[in-house]
Amino acid sequence: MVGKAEVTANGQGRREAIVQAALQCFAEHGVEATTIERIREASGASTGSLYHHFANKERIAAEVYLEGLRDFRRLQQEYLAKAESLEEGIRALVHANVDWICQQPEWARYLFNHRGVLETAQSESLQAAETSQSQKQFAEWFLARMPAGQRLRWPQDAYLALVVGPVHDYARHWLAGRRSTGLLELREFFAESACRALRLF
Amino acid sequence: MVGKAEVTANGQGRREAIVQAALQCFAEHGVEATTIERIREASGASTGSLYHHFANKERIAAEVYLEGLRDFRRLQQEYLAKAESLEEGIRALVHANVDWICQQPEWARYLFNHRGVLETAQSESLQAAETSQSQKQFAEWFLARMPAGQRLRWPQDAYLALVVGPVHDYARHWLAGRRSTGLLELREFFAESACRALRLF
Amino acid sequence: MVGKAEVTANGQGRREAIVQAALQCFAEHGVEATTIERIREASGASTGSLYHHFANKERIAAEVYLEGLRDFRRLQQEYLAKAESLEEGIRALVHANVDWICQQPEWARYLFNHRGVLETAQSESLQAAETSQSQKQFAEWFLARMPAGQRLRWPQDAYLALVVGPVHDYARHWLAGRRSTGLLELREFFAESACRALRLF
Amino acid sequence: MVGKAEVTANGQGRREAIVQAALQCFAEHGVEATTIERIREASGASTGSLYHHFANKERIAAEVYLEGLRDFRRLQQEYLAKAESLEEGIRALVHANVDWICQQPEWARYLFNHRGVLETAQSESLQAAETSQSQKQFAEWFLARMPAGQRLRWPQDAYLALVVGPVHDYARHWLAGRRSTGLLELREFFAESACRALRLF
DNA sequence: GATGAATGAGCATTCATTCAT
DNA sequence: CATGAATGAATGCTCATTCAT
Repeated sequence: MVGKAEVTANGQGRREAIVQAALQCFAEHGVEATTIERIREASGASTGSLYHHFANKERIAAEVYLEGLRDFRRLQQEYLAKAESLEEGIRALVHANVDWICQQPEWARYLFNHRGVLETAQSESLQAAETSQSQKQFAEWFLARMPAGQRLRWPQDAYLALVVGPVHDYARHWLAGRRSTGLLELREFFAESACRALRLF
Repeated sequence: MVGKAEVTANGQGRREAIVQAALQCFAEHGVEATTIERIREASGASTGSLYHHFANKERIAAEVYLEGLRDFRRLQQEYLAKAESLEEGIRALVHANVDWICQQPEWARYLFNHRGVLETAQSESLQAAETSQSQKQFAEWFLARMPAGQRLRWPQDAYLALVVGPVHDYARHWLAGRRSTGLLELREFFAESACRALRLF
Repeated sequence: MVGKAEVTANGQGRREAIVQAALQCFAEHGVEATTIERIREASGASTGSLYHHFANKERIAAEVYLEGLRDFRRLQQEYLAKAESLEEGIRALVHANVDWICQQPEWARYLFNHRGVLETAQSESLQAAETSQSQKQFAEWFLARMPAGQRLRWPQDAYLALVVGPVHDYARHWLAGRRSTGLLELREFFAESACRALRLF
Repeated sequence: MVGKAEVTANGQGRREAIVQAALQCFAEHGVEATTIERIREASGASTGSLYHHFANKERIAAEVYLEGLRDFRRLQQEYLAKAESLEEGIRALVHANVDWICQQPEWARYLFNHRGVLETAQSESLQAAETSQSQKQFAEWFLARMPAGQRLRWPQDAYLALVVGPVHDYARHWLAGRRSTGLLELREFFAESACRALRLF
């Protein structure tokens, strides 16, 4: 005589618990160094249950990666929604990156260092749809705000690198413990530098 | 009846052959996916010989990493030596990165994705001495040219991220096949953007 | 609001569907290589349903085996019924084997290569009753037609080997793709050779 | 300071010990039911050593199979060498089969029930060369003794089935414990029956 | 310095079977 | 009767490393 809520929790909870446990393990030790046994232990699931829900380790890694991507995108979308001018958009982009990385440092480390899991797993369908969404999200916003008739001289991706490149570069080092100044303290520095690089003033 | 020269040549040749073979393997498949067996096969050495020259796999990976770092540093040093103004220095830095990455794409991919091998191996002594040399190299050059008495508002590393961040960010994507425009075509774009970001004009 | 007829039909249909699906799988890939999952998929039943109808995999394999045996026996019985002389009986036996094997090649391959399933499963009761029926069927027919008072010098099974041995031996190779001449073309050859071996003329 | 003999014994002995141990295991429990662990234990080798000498379990099974085939062929060859007339050849063939099966019953059971291991393993080269040698061996002998100018009406393989089919058929049942009369007692019965089937007198 | 057979802990994955609903 | 999530022991295989010669 168990209530429906608990049933649901057991059912969906299993899968979610696995993703969360794997997330912790991957972020901390990397994908290759994380054994199924550790995920099993951390998630409370049995080996069989793990493989009942996911085809193999790679697919777990991919799922975790995509979940992280979605999480970041949510924040970026939220920030972009508030921006109106081009400059505000650039700032929003930098802020979204800085803030998310500082909020989810382990997550961020995983995303930075394990992009390969998407190519390895055959999650190509999801991949195509999901992966580049972060960029597209911004690209659309950006283009919609471009002075009419003006064409970009260089590929969009090049401008994108100008905006997020410094943040990501610094963040990688910082997350690895190779920078003493916190990323958050450089929030405005990177935002303004990005605007300058894009010649927005 | 072998002359000493040849013995030495064999000895050093063996070691070098191992490094080169490992380089190829690591660059192509990654460190974890590369087995000692593959290095053995590619280098022509025997298992025993491998372990005679290197303590373990990690040390091989570290050695290869450092070798790459030195190679890059040579080019950067060369470029910096020709620069005189601050702006020329920034440009030299961007150019050195772009050019080396384009000349040694597999090498570059290895350095980008396997920094961990330095921390893992106990090559801390070498590490401290070698790793940050690239940055220090530039930092010294940079500071020597700063207007006297002027202090940096932000950490040097933050400025460094402004200069190389966009290049590295774009290069990572490009090396992974996710960018169609070649890095080389964006050489001047990144150089000028870097100057702008640093407010050099 | 389902009528009893339909319920029964579903029930028996389910069981039959499982047997048929298992038959296909076993014939194609062998018993050990066939997973319950594959049978489940091929039969449309759920795992639980499978185990509701059969105690375990072995029992499914045994059931399928016996079903094949019965099928063959039907044909043999039919052929024997038409034979009157001893020679016609021998010919009927050879013809029944050749024809059934050619009609049900996968079935035949399964029966040839998986006799073990009968011993493994605890279907000993069925086994004793069913297994040797083919031989007994013929033995009875045979003895009933022997000249009165004459005793066989050798065990019945030895004579049986003379009759079906060549057919089975050739059939095994042919079913495995190691013989180019079809078994059917050798129908009369084997029938006459059997008579000759038995010294029937 | 170990003598060379022991060194050799250790070296070649390992591989041979593995084959012998596997032979026992496979003959007794079948290939699929035999675990690597059991072979390891029985051979005294370590897991790694097993895989150092053989690519995988299948290759061990194939090697064991071929070894058995060679053993049988040796006996058959020996018997054939003594035969002069056609009839003596047929008898030699039957005798060789009966005798070898009785001498090596477990071996024989393995060969009867695991031909598949040759197709599964990629020992195609060996396979082509080795497998059909037994038949070819006899075929050559046989054809060399045929009355000049006489052609066979049926494929050679069909005649072969006449000779060895009954023996093999009976042997399979006997080896499985389903026949009480020993195969050896039927030695002459099968030999004479074969001659009769071939119309040799 | 070189060789390569030997080691064995460790890992991802499979699969028959159970059982709560 | 049906369902399918859960179980977990068992297995084949990998691979960095050692060491006797």
